[in-house]
Amino acid sequence: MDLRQLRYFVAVARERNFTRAAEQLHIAQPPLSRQIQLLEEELGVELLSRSARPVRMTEAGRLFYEQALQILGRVEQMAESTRRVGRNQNR
Amino acid sequence: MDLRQLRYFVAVARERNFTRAAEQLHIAQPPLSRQIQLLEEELGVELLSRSARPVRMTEAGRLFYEQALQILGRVEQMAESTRRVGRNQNR
DNA sequence: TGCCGCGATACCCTCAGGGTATGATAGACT
DNA sequence: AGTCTATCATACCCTGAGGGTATCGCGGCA
Repeated sequence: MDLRQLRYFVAVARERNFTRAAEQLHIAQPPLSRQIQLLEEELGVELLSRSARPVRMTEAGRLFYEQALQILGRVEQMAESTRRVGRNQNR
Repeated sequence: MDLRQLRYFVAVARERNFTRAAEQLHIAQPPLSRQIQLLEEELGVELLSRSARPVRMTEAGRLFYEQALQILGRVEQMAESTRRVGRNQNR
């Protein structure tokens, strides 16, 4: 599992559509599908139900989505605050 | 920035020694050095001071270390709880 | 039931990440 | 100060993960 997979999943979950999510992520649809599959395999859990359209999140998917959002936010904050402290100490 | 870089940095920060950290991570020392360099470049901040041995964390490095630990913990929790929910709904 | 939109699959190619060899240097010991 | 050793950086190579294109299979609607 890596941050890229979290970002990919968040995009698909928001759009409920692999094709549009792929466009927003500036990658093609097949590699996006593959990354989501790998993520689900690693977790051993189905996060999205494709047997209905538009694609629907499972219960596990909804939980994962919320946590992924928070983690991605934390990562952003960490990067920003580190850059801030760095600029100060580098003077 | 990705989770691997966070894990790598945490290992070096703990050991204060690239060589030992690399062993624990089961990779060679040069690629570890490179990942830390890339991380520092992306942040535009020096996280470790190599001009002294044992290697010393900068102020930015200490801040980054604390946040990285928390994020890695969150990621673990997310994976676990998702697997738990998944097992229930998969019955 | 025929068509269309969309996700999965098959297959290829590139380069990021890891490996080995070696150089540069901090710091300890005499 | 000179020397030795542990350690980090640099140079260079190679492989597989991740991304691309082409195409298949199918769900859902007219």
